[in-house]
Amino acid sequence: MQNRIKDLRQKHDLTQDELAERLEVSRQTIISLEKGRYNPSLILAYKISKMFEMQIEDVFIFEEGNNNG
Amino acid sequence: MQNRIKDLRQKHDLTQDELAERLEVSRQTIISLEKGRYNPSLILAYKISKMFEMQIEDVFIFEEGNNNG
DNA sequence: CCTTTACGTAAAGGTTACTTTACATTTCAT
DNA sequence: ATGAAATGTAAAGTAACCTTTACGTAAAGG
Repeated sequence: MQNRIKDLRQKHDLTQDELAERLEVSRQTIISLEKGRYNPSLILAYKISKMFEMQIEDVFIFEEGNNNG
Repeated sequence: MQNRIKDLRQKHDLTQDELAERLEVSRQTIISLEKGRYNPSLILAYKISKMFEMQIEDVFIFEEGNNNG
């Protein structure tokens, strides 16, 4: 499972630390997420997507090629 | 966090057992989910939504009143 | 009554998300 | 070179997801 967190974070001019604070998670969580090290909880995925004003399926990519048909 | 799993499952004429098998999780997981006992992983939330051909935000309701627009 | 099917609870255990702390590297500025 | 800001890794601990097993209830049918 891939995600666009790093890309979106940079486009919004946020550091990992800032994003972590806004999401109320640790910086490690952001790092691990950006590195694709795990499958977040739905609530965290939702908070991230909401922060970037996007749908969950547009931030997290589950399958190659298509996810939002 | 609320969700429409029970409603959707019944509309698709599935038992908890059948849904659990299709999702490759235990029946307990379905029961707990339907009862709102926890916050699933993103991947499970995705699989559930996909099974009902819906967006995650249309199956899981995060805030009262509005979630999609 | 007895069995089967579907739904529900409870509790113990494994796995993994997430935290916390510590330390290393790179980049930017002085 | 020195210092601060940003990113990264590693490791140990806590919290939560999810499984497994066991048991209880209610409805449908023989």
